[in-house]
Parts: sequence; C-alpha cells; structure tokens
Amino acid sequence: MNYLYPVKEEYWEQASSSSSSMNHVESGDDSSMGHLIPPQPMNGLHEAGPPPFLTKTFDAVDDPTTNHIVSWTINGATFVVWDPHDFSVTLLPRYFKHNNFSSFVRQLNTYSCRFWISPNSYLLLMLKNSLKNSNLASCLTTFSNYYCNGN
Amino acid sequence: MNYLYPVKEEYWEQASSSSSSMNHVESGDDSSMGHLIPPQPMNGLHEAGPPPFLTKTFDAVDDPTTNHIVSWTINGATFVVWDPHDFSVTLLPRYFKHNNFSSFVRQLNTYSCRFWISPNSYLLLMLKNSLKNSNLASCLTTFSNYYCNGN
DNA sequence: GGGAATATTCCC
DNA sequence: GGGAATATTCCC
Repeated sequence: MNYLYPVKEEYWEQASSSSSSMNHVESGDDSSMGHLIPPQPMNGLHEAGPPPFLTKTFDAVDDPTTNHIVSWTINGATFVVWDPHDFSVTLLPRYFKHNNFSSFVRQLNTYSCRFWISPNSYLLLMLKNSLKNSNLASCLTTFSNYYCNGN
Repeated sequence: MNYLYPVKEEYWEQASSSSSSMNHVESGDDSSMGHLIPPQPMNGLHEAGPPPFLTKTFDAVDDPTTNHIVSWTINGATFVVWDPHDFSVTLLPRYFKHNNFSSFVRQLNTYSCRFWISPNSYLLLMLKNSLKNSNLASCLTTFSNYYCNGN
C-alpha cells in the first residue's frame, strides 16, 4: 500500500527555503514595525522562526495556482476563501493534518484573527505585506491588534 | 482532487459500535478488576469511554488481516509489531494522523507502557483481555502498574 | 521515557 | 471565539 501523506513536513522547512516569500528582507518597508526585532537570516538550526501554522497559511494563500479557491485581496491586507468546501477538502490536507474549516479558523483565532461570512465567500483577515518578513507572528499580532480586535 | 483521509473519525465511534470488541460484557471475567467500575452500556451520547488512542490501538492489533504486521502474543498480554516499517507506513495512517513509530510509542508511554527491541521485532506491552471491556484506560493503567513499571 | 510546544478536536 | 482535552512533534 505504502500510503504517503501529502502533508508538508513542518519542522524542517523553517530552517530551509521552502516557504515562498519568507527570505526576502525588504528594508525600508517596516516603518510601522520599528519596535519589532528586524528579520534575521535563517541559517541557524535553532532559529525559532514564525509558527508553522502561519507559514503554511501564507503559502496556501500565496500560491497563484489556487487563486480560484483562496487569494489575497487587492490591498493585500486580507485574503478571501472563495470556495470554502474546495478549500477544506482539497487545500487544507496539503498543508495540515485535517480537512476541517473550523479547525483552520480555530487556529486563526489563536492569532487574534476573526472571520466574516460574505454572501459568496468567507473573508479572512491577514496582512500580506507584513508576512513577507520573518517576524510573521509579531507582525500578524501587531496588525490584528490594530485592525481585527473589536470587530 | 477530493482528497479524503483514511483516518477513522475518532469521536463518533466511541458512542457507536465500530470498535470491534468493546461491547462484549463478559461477567465473571473481572476477578482481578473488582475495584474497577464495571462496564457500562454505551447508549448515552455523553459516555466518556476509553481514550480514542487506546481503542484505535486495540483495533489495529486485533485486526486478523494484519497479523503479519502486528498481532497479539499467545498469552494475550502483549502484542508484537513484527514489521515496524510496514506498521508505520501502512497501518498507523489508517488509525492516526501520522506515520511515525516514535509518535505512537510516545502515546503508549503516556499510558505507562514501555517497549523493548527484540532481534526480529518491536515488542509492545498491552493487556488484551482487559481491553475487551470498556474500562480500557483503567485496566491498562492497572496492568501497567503491575507489569510495566520498573522494567 | 517524558516535558513542553504546537496542532486538532470537542464543546460551551 | 476560545477553554480544555487529546494528539503529534521536537528535544532533552
């Protein structure tokens, strides 16, 4: 049988370059993030890096071949799950060990993000530009503190 | 794509009859378990029941079609993983959301069971007869207190 | 072996 | 939404 998971290995990719946009350090783009630790090169085996959930979510949203299922919005501050069923059944198992939309949202909630139901899709909040550098968790927390909470 | 997990749903089977031998109540067979709560019928939606890990492990070992990979020993007090690689790659994903032998052993350790490496196999300790009734966790703990600890 | 961090599920 | 239980991984 030799059944193999499609789930990406989650602890090795942090120290390598598998995460699509994580290695670009764009100086001068962090005016609102001055109080955060600047991005560090990922050459150490013991680099903490952003939590696997956030890098996987970024990769899932950022993949242009699945923009019909999930994509960034035009301003890059949010992303839209256009097809929640296809997202759950097809995309989630590629990155996580489950196919439940509610489990995905539960994890988003951990990072202080909320979600809205619009007539044609689920709208989920995440800051694309901040996710480009390696302080993924800090940036997302900062962003969600400004824009998510209280909505 | 419509990728579907082969992993069994773990929270529904507790209240149903999917677990092979869990519903047989054999009175007069619990002489050494007199201090334990007797098995209860599984008709309530809020029955606690044994932890999913233990029922899944029992089912995996008890399946006669995979005895060449894992099987009970002749006395029924232990089980043997005859082919650790096939067990990890083929069998574990049928019951759990991973294919790592060490993660399986980590869970066994949680229930106070140890494992030994013999020349041809991995020998893992578990009490078959006790697993037949519904106090799976209590019986296993009781058994492991007697036979596992200190080895 | 087992503590701790993270992930997944259940339930309020 | 998020607390809590359980599962999975990492690391000592």
